[in-house]
Amino acid sequence: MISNEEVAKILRSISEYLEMEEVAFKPRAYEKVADVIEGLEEGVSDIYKRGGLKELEDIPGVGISIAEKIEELIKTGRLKYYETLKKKTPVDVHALTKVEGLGPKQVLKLYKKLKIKSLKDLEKAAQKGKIRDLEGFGRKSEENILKGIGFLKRSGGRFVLGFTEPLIKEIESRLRDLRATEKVVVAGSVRRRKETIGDIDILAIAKNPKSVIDYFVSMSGVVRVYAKGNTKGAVKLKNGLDVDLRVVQKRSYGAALNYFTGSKDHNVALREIAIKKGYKLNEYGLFRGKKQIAGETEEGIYKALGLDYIEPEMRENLGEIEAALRQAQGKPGGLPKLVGYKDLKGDLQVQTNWTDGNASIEAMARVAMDKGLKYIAVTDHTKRLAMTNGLDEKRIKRQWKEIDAVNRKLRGKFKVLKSTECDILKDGSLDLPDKILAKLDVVGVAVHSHFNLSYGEQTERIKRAISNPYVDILFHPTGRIIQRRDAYEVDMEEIIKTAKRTGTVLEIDAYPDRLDLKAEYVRRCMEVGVKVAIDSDAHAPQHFGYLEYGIAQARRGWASKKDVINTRPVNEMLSILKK
DNA sequence: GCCGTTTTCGGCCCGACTGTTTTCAGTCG
Repeated sequence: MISNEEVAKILRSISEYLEMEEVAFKPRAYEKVADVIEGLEEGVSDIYKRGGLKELEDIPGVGISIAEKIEELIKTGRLKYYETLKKKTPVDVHALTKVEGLGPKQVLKLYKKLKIKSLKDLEKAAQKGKIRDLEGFGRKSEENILKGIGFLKRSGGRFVLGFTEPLIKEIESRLRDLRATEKVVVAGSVRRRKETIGDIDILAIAKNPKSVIDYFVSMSGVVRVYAKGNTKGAVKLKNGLDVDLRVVQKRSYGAALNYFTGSKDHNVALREIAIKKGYKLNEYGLFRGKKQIAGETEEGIYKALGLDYIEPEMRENLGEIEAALRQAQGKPGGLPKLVGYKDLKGDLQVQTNWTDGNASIEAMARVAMDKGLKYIAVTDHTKRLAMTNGLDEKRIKRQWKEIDAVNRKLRGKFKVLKSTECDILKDGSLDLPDKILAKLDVVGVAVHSHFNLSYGEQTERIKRAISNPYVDILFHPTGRIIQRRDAYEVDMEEIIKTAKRTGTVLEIDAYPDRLDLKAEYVRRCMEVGVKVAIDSDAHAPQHFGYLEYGIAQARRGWASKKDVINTRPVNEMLSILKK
């Protein structure tokens, strides 16, 4: 069965091939559908099963032609049209355009002049200095290509958690559905809710371990079996992800879970404490001599070591063990009570079809309401971001009328707040005048241009923006995009201090490849006393699900409920913003 | 190739930046 991810990848490649050939408009059509399909919660195969071509055509952006192509992919796993395009220009566009700054047109030029087909070819050519002399390229572009490849390599082999989790959950539930398994849980960096994961570690309790391992190594999607034993299996999936499965006995479950959750540093520190107490800790339990004194549960192990229980998100040996010790001893400086996965009452960054979102204000509000939220802030882009059809003064005023109408319709059961993702201009001034900002319920600001300012200039620019008395929240404060773009040069310590002084809230953008602020900055905010907001940055209804990753990030930064402004009811939340 | 409270044809957001040029193509968002 073909996954949405695979379908999206093929459609995106088609878009890139067509763009190479300078076909008009079609590339956008394919790209759009690729985006939509990636974001779908239901598999295209299931949609097709339910209602055939008709049902596929109901996917936004899909017409008869693309529906038929998806049908062909579902039925045969292949697509003739795609293969024809590939034959015509046999280059790995998908991989090559992942290099920042390289698009389809340049890829075509590189193929025509230098026969570059793959990332490897590209790297070789750049290293040999062959690219700088090509027409349209230069020394600088060659440098950037090498930098881009280096970046891809550094992030290579790791997967963004939020984008990989549907697959992880599917494997988990397949194993859970086996009659032989009593318990199945994903450990490792997935359980610690890291931003990216290198592999998946799954732990199971089962009566008949062998049968579980047998199933595991032969399930669909496995392209390679590294190991297959009585209690352990290890495989590679076709998307490149490695998965390990360990089957353990019930009495060792807690110890195994602790051991396989990590982090390694955290485990080493725990084992040292065990040794000092005359114990031994391994994946089978906590032992005094040969006698197991804990191991069935994680809680039992921490307790026996004289520690308070430590949440997985904190297990990085960054002070949590010392804090857990103080906590257990009733001393100050203990563990924070982390914000919970069900604590959010609102979402303060939501885009709608007024700009680059794909759903109406009302549609977004209703989905948020279904997810259990009580309010959202509509934060469409401003005019400087022309590509998104950003709002100017006139259009934002028109938007307010629609928001008022939606609020009337929702009759107080849910509140839509008037807000903005106002562009921070190069000099730190804002893309909307103060008199407009003054009328908004919440004002969010963000950097979307001039990423390359010097450290000093960028810092001053953002400081100026958040010093505006109407600005409440700084969205995605460092601008990094995981595996694609580094944060811009900015003195975050200075920004955090300015936020403290001005009462500005810093955002944790929950979009899976943003997660901006990083956990270390969240923690710094907690130390300084700066409040944060956890926002989905939703551009489509299904994106509200991403809030979970923002909460995880907050937890990794030791944030508790009171530190996150949108855990509060709407009026209380508004009352702690700048006046 | 898709889409439609200016519908079934004729549009299809658009400005800034970069690096290459010497007026612009390609990329990004």
